[in-house]
Amino acid sequence: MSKSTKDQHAARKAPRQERAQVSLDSIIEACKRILERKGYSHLTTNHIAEVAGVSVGTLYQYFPNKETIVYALIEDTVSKAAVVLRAKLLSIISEPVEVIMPQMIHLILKVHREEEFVLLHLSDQVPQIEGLGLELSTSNFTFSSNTAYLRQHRAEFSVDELELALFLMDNTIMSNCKSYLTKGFSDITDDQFVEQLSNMVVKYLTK
Amino acid sequence: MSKSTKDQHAARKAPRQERAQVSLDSIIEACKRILERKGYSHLTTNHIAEVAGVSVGTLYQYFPNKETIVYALIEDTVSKAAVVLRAKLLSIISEPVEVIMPQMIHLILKVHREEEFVLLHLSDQVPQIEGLGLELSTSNFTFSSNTAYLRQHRAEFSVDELELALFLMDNTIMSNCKSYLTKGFSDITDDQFVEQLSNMVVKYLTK
Amino acid sequence: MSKSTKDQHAARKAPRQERAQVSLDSIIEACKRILERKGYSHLTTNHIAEVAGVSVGTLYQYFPNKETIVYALIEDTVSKAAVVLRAKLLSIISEPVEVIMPQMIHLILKVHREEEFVLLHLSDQVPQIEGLGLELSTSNFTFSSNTAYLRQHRAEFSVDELELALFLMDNTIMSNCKSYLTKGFSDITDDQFVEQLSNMVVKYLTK
Amino acid sequence: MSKSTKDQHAARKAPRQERAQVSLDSIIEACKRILERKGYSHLTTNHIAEVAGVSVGTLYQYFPNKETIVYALIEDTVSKAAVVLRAKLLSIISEPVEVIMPQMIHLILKVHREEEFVLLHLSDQVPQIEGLGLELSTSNFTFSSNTAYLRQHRAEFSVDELELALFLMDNTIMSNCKSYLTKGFSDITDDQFVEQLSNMVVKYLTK
DNA sequence: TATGAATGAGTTTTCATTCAT
DNA sequence: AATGAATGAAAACTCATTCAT
Repeated sequence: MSKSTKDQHAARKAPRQERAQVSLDSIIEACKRILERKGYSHLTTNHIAEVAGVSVGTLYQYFPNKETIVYALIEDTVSKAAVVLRAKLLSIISEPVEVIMPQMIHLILKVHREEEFVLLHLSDQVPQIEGLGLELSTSNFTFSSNTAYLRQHRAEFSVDELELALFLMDNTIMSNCKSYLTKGFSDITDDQFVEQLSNMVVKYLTK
Repeated sequence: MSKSTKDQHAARKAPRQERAQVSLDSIIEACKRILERKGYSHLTTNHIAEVAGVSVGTLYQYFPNKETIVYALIEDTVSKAAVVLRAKLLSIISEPVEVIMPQMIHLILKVHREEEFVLLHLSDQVPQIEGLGLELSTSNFTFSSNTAYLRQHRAEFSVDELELALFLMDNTIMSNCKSYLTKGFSDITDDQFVEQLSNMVVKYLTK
Repeated sequence: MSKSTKDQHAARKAPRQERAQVSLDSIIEACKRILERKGYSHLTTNHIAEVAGVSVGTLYQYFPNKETIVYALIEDTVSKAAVVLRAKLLSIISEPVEVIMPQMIHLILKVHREEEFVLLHLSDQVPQIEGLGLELSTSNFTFSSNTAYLRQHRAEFSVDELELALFLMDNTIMSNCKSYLTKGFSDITDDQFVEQLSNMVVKYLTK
Repeated sequence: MSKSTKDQHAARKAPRQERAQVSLDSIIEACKRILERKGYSHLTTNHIAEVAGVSVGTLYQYFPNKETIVYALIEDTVSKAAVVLRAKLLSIISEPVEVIMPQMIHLILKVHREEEFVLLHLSDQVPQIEGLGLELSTSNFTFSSNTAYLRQHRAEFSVDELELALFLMDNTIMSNCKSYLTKGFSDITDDQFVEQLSNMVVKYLTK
């Protein structure tokens, strides 16, 4: 799974034997489990190793330090989510914006709910590792990063500063989705939320 | 031992004497300085005390634990910013939304730039203290929290779900401002940004 | 005791309260005990602290790392020995070289025997700390470093290259004393050894 | 576990095949390279294996533990040096002492310079392996160990205690050569140094 | 024979917090 | 109120060595 992910951040050592891959996966999995149950402040390398069923030494064979493990977890999760979102976008890309938007937002909610912990709550627990930007979560989902999308819909857009407009769109969608899920409204349905958010963005872009 | 000190947040002891206030201020100031220069991971109580020019003992006279100091710093900064924003809002509250909005967004940018570190970067460094949400930063600025605003402009709003609409508005404004400042666009002016963001929100609210 | 020693090597924190001095001394003492009984490879900071009857934290309050403690031990011991040797040299400095030499060598042997462990065996156990010259042991004893000695006896010396001659003298005396003590001859008496060594050096110097 | 592996020193397994000899050599060579560049404290078996281009497993096929590798390095170097010195001594053994001495000292300097790191600096880095004296370096060069030398020159020597005299001679020559090279005088030539040292020893021996 | 993944005891070091003075 | 020495649990990380393949 984690073979083809970017390895800029993490000097994750590539495993050559299969049991190595098993170790590596179980470490990331253990990391996630502990994070969910105890929180970042209780995450220790010894504990991860223990839960993963490997020795600390093994852990350090694959990850130079604790942060790297958390990063790997985030990276893996975000990458998978991004794949799902991109696939969806491609499949409906010829539709008009007002059709695309609600569907994508619905999917964004779904995807975030499935990995609620990593995608919604983890970033609050992990202090940004110094000197290493964590632009993962948001930027990987974005519409704007998907140039195909741009090419197809430019005609519909009324705004001038395309770059800025797309920035606002991405940001607005992602941050509102996250806040909505985090806040946990009880008296508002997903449909209502999606309609309104979609509404706001589409109105902005198209007229 | 350090695990059993929860829910004492904000248990800042009220200083009775003048020199006490001086100590208190210098502690918060020292905390901020260290955070800016070295980052959260280098923030130690001993170091804070040293920079503040007091002894650790004194520090613990005023703050029950390290987190409380950071909280005090955030609280102070956020409160001051909120005061500025509320004052401005009140002063132009009778104007139409499309007049209010750009002015407020400009001010939000200004206020964030003045306390860039605390308002923009600190939250990335401080792992959310367990069990206590840090909803300070955003929620205190919001329009929606300002009921006066609501009362005056309800008529202009076309949307139905007022609660939801206001949530979206707040969130959209704040998160886009923060991202804009953090991202540091070089080819986009404040005016352009403010116009677009304002545009998006006003359009959404008013028709 | 350790107040006035050079503190170039060691960021030994100066103790302000008296109990601090007690802690400091007991740490160095504990270090010596462990070194004598178990050897350098069994010297751990936790063990030192335990034997010293203080906490590790206290130990690290005074010494930035393990090496520094060993250095402090060596420094203290060498300094004391140097004081004894210099005093003796001064007291007999007007005697001719062939009188001075045997007496000094005898004293060098005595002094080394009294602190046999630190002065003879410790340097073999402590890997030279990288980047920090440990010129202590030898250079502090030297005749040549004692300029008073030079001034008084220059006339007696037949050699030309005074600097070189004194280097050879120092080195020859110290290294032979150490080897003699380390090797532990059983069939040779101190007097024999001292006579021969003294002989060699005096002959060389005086023609 | 790592404590119970004593007294296996020099248990270097004899290589039977040619590629085995290659591995063995490359291990020792790698050990030397790391020692020179990083120092003893950075010498790890895993690193040696890596630099040598073999696996740790292979390394442990030839050497029972880390120390043994360092020993092998020293032994090899010292042996080779000793061969050179003995050959020279034999070739000039019928000359009078005052002819032999300067030539031998010159050669000792040369030989040490050629393997400066191992012969001069390594002993400072490697903490004496417990329980096994490292008398290699010095003792193997010595004149006195060369009984042929003794037999031929006994007549010239004026000193009584021959054993002691030879001990002093050896020690004086070796330790002064090492100090001279280590100290790195800038204003003294080899010739001056050799003349003086030779002078001292010859005078002593011959009356 | 060679490989390299796995081990885990053992070290150093940090730092929030306490408390005697 | 202030001081600062002392505490010690707790964490990260290392590395010689083993052993299944």
